[in-house]
Parts: sequence; structure tokens; C-alpha cells
Amino acid sequence: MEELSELLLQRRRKVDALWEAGINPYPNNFKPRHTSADIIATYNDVETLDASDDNLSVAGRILARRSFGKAAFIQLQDRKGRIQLYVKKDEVGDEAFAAFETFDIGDIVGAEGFPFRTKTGELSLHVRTIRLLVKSLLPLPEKFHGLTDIETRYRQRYVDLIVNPDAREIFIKRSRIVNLIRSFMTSRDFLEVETPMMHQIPGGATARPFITYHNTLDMELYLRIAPELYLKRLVVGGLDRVFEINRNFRNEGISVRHNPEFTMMEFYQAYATYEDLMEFTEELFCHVAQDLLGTLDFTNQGLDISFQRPWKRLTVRDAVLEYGDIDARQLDDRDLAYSYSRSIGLTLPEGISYGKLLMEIFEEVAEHKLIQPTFITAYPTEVSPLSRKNDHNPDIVDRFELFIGGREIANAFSELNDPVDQKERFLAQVAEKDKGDEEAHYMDEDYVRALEYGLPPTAGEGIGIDRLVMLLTDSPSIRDVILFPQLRKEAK
RNA sequence: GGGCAUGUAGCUUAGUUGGUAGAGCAGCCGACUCUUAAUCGGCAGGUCUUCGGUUCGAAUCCGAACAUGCCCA
Repeated sequence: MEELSELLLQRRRKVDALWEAGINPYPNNFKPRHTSADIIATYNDVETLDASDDNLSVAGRILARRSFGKAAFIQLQDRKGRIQLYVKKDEVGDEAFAAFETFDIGDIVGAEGFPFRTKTGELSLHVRTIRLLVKSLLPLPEKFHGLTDIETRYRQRYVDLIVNPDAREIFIKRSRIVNLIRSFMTSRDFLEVETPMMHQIPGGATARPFITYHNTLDMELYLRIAPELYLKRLVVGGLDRVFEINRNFRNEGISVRHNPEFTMMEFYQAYATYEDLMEFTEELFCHVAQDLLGTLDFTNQGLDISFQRPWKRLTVRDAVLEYGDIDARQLDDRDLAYSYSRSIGLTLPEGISYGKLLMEIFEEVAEHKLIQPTFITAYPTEVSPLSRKNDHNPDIVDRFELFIGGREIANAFSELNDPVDQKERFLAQVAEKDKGDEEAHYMDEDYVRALEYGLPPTAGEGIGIDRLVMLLTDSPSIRDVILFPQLRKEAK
């Protein structure tokens, strides 16, 4: 038997009393014809409301209540916002008013009435009828401070959404951002597709996968770490421009920038290069920012950020030279570069390859300083097993990553479409895996077979949607832009 | 995985040197027909995250566990 506090028992007794009086506390026969925003939009600028005999109806949750014996104001919240209701005993009748007096903050009600302005000028609904639609059993957080405990905000996001308008606003903006991206892609003649989330061979990224199991097929499956290899199979199949906005899963640490499942848009365009995608990315991001924020200049965590084009472009090497305390002669010499890595506090394996060493140094000295949008190019071939080698220098690939606010936001490259080269790169990855690198790529024979049929020259890109939303909503943690972020089991 | 911090009523919190927990909001009862954190009077609400230790005595000191946050890996 669950022990309930007096507070909770009181609410349950109210429900029992309703059932005993023959009243269903959870009816579903009220259809609101208006929202709070409809009413404000229609009447806010109307001078004289007294003569209005419009009959409006709204439904929503009671957030606050100010009673005066035979009349009361309540604040109602619906999906569009909040509106004040004025309930007067003379207007609704003795019986309905008596019922109204039992309503609690948190209850959901339906009301009909006419618009009017209070003495202080607030547009409100003068209620003719009001009734209970849902009896709430749990008390809401207090009205002034709201819910601030961050753990409860994540665990009980439904409460957060009720009482914190800022939280609601972030998720409304998130939806708009995704819609803007989708319509932009569609307007450029990209086809939206859905590829498998459960992979027999996890591929397309350097990451550890989650493993699951299919009973009937009696086999292990991996939650996808990226859709890349499937999307490129579609380009082989003649779907020359495709995109997918969906979840990826990576079995790695959790931080303010990482959630085990996160949303990525990947897209592939045949007959394009990674340089074309830099232009494309600038256009896409500017389109989204302009529509969402009305500007290309905004702040993120106290930093001024500008999307004004063109965006800076730097090679990995030049970024290290610009932001690190090392000159070209040292950086280009493997042993001197290794010494430098030690001097800045990195402890890397003695035998680390030059490419990996360069990337470690880049991440340490440059990444967090890339505040304004910056395309970093010329990645080492060995850390880019799916990218096309540069025509003039086979040690680097035609790839960029986009950094904004010190965070990686996107990753793109001209695709490796030489099946022989691809097979060799997979074999190199398998060798790394055999040496104990759990993040190294798996061999995917079918993907190589697809390339043997011929992948058109193509460029592709992945954009981290959660991080983009963080950027555009000025959110400090990825958990602020994911409705239900991953947490440990709740303590009892 | 490591370091630091936090955990008190439904929510937001106070709690001094160790002496058996105090408030605001929410709730309940009462008054009030234009409030905006409404106001006024009264009442009730606590296994101080959990387990163990020190002590005559622990919310407070010590240890461990659990959860969360930040930083690092």
C-alpha cells in the first residue's frame, strides 16, 4: 500500500467525491474552438469590447488562481500560451461556481465566455460556463520560482514543459529548425528517405555501437552509428540527391555535448564536391538563422557569433599553426610534433601515426577557439576512411568539418567512390580493430559491391541537429534541447 | 573511469560551535465580486537521499552507497 502525503490524499478524495456525485473527472466531450493566442490576436487591439457578444471557448490547465469569494481570476495555459479567465458567481450560477471552487491548480478545464478587458487593461475571458476536464492528482511546483531542480526538469520533462515557458520555447524552436531544414532540402530537389536503424554491420562513423539481438533471425544487430553507407547505396541506385533526418546511437560517454542517441541530418548530392557543400552549408545555415532569429548575428553563451558570409576556411595544419604555439618546421616533422604534443599535456602512444597526432594536436589547441563559423579542411587520409583522396596529395582527403562556438557542427566530404581504394581502406581499419581500436570501422563487403556497380562522383555531409539547436537557442547543454535525455535509473 | 560540488515538506529554501527542524509558495478552514507572486486570520504538512560509524546526543562530524551537476579522460 502506497503511503500518500496529506496533500495527495486531499486530491484523491476530491476525485472520489466526483465519482460519487456521478461526475466523471476525466470527460472527453469538450472541443475548444479557440486558443489563447487566437483570442489575443483577434481582440488585443480592439478598443471597445464591452458590446462584444462573441462566444469563445478555450481549454487548458489552471496555472494560478486568485479568488475573491464570489468571483475569481484564473490563469489558463494551452498549447499557444496563457490567458486570464474571470469567473463570477452571478454569471456561471451557484452550482457551477461551487464546483469551480473545488478546482485546483493543475486541473484541466474547458470554458466558454466573451472577451473583455479588466480594470488594469488585461485582455481576459469573461466566463459564462466552465467545467472540469481532468482532475490533477499531483501539485505543480510553486508559481514564483517554478521548477529549477535540473534533475527533475529532465526526468519529469512534462512538469518542466508545464511550468517553464523557456523550456517549451526551446522545443518549439527545435521543431521549426527541423522544418526549415527539411523544406530547404526539398526545395533543392533532395528526396527524404529512411534507412535502417538496425545494422548487421555498423558503419559510416568512428564510434562504438550499441548491440541488440533479433530473436527470430537469431542474430546480433547494431543500432546504427550513422546512415552514411545506406544513403550512398541509394545514390548508387540513382537517387542522386537524398537526405535523412534521424537518430544515431553511439555507445560512448555522456556530456554537455553528447547524448547516446542524437539527431543527425545526412545528405548526399551526386556530381557535387566538398567545396560545393561549403557553399550549400552557408546557404542552409543562413536560411535557418534568418528565418528563426531574423538575423545572422546572435550570441551563444556570451559569445558573439556571425553567420555573415563567406565563412573562414583553414586547413587542419594551418589551424594548428594559427592557434598553437608551434611553427611549420616543427609541425611538419613527426618527432618534433610529438614532442610538442607532450609539451601541451597530451600523452599519446609513442608509435602514433602522423595523421592521428596532427588531429590530437588540432583538437587540443584549435578546436575550442573556432568560435566564428570555420570550415576546417585537408584531413589526414588515415582518419577519413570513407573520403576521397585529394587529387594532388594522397595523404589528405577532400573533406571539411564545420566548427561554430568551439564545437563541431558538421562533417562533409567528397565521397570515395573507387571500390578498390575503399576495400583497402576497410582492410586498414580492420587491422586497427584487430590491434584493439574498438572505434575502428568494420569491413562492409556489400558496400564495396555497391561501389563496384559505380557510385557517381558525390559529396555528402552530416549535420548535428542537437548541436545546431543548442547554438540557435543559446542552450549550454545538449540535454536542454533533447526532450528526454538519457539518465541513470531513478533512485527510489 | 577520476576529481570537485550538491541532495532538508509537493516546489523554492533557512538551519550558527553537534543539543531532537524554520520559512515562503502550494494545500486545508474562514473572510473578500477587478486580481497579476492578490490580500487578511487560522490550521496542517518532515524517515533532513540511503546504510553504517563517532558521540550522552547527528540535518550538522566521519565512511560507504545511490542520484544529479560541473570539470577531466
